[in-house]
Amino acid sequence: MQTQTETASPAGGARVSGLDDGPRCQIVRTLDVIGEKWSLLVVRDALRGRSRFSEFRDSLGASTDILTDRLAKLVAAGVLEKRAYREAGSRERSSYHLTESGRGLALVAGAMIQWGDTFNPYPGGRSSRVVDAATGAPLRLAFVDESGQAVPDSSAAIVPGPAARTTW
Amino acid sequence: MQTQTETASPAGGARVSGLDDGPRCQIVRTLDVIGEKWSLLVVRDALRGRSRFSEFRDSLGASTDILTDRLAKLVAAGVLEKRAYREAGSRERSSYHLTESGRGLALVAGAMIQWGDTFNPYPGGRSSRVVDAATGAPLRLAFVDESGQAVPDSSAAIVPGPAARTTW
DNA sequence: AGCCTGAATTGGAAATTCCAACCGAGACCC
DNA sequence: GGGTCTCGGTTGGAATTTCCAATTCAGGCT
Repeated sequence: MQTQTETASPAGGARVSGLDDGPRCQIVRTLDVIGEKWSLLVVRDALRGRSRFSEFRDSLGASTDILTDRLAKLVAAGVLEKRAYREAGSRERSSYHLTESGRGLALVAGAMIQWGDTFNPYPGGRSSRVVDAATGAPLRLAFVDESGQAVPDSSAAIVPGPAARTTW
Repeated sequence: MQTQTETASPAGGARVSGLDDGPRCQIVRTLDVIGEKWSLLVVRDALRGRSRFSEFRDSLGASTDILTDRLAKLVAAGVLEKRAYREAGSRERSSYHLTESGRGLALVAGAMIQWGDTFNPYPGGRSSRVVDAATGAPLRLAFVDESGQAVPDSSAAIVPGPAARTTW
């Protein structure tokens, strides 16, 4: 979903004004990037290593017109990076790879996976797990204090920050 | 967003069959609950303590028809709980409160807040922060190992689980 | 040239969202 | 009782978004 105060970059993608740069609420800002239908699922696939148009299309079952649109928007938002590749005997094509920003969305994906596991599980078991890439040990997502120690979910509170206003 | 394999509960909300209970992917399952426009923002408001129809309407600026729809769906999904309340000299009205499952979505909200802060910040500062409710100390979201110790984001990997298939 | 493949585009149907006007139950007043 | 106000909620129709299938287009191949 895009906000009414849409952040339409002026053609080049570079921003001009430094003030009033879209909505204040971080959740709304994040949803402006990944809130449209299919966007986060493209990221999910990318986190699993997929990178080609055909891979996304076959995996997601989304129609090609919206896939084209979502890929372009994710590239414009800096979540994906477009690269050229060439398969032997084929013309040059584009592949899409997560940027640092895109890899950061693993936190969002992980949160959804964990919530689903906990509160809305599929009876047949989990389709994804989060593990330590090096050791294979299971990981979970938690709020941690400054020392990196997990605190109970119940002690975390979302409170207004400096830029808060009564109406978000 | 709702999946094509929509999980339309048969009137009562209770499920009958135990097999093939919607999509396997936890992210898709979670998006089926909070992926529609406005849904997560209702939850965000609820996490901030709002509970009444008028509070959501005024805060979100969403039209009342979709707000009615989203509140009903969140109640049906078990994220919100509908209660009756009566203000002095007014008729009985309904308020909407987070359930345990709804409070669990703080993880998803927190992940989006943190990603926004890190990769897509509002130049004027943050509108929300996550803190320890008791001490007020800032918290962040991280993947932790079984001992509750945070690991670097880069060591977390999303891998196929028991119910994985090639096409999700 | 002609054919094949795969990404991208187009056109029209379907679904979703938006907006504004309207409804109706209860509270209040006379 | 009748009138009016308030506020969740509903309704009707326009606008936007998504869906689906067919088509186009660029490049490599024979």
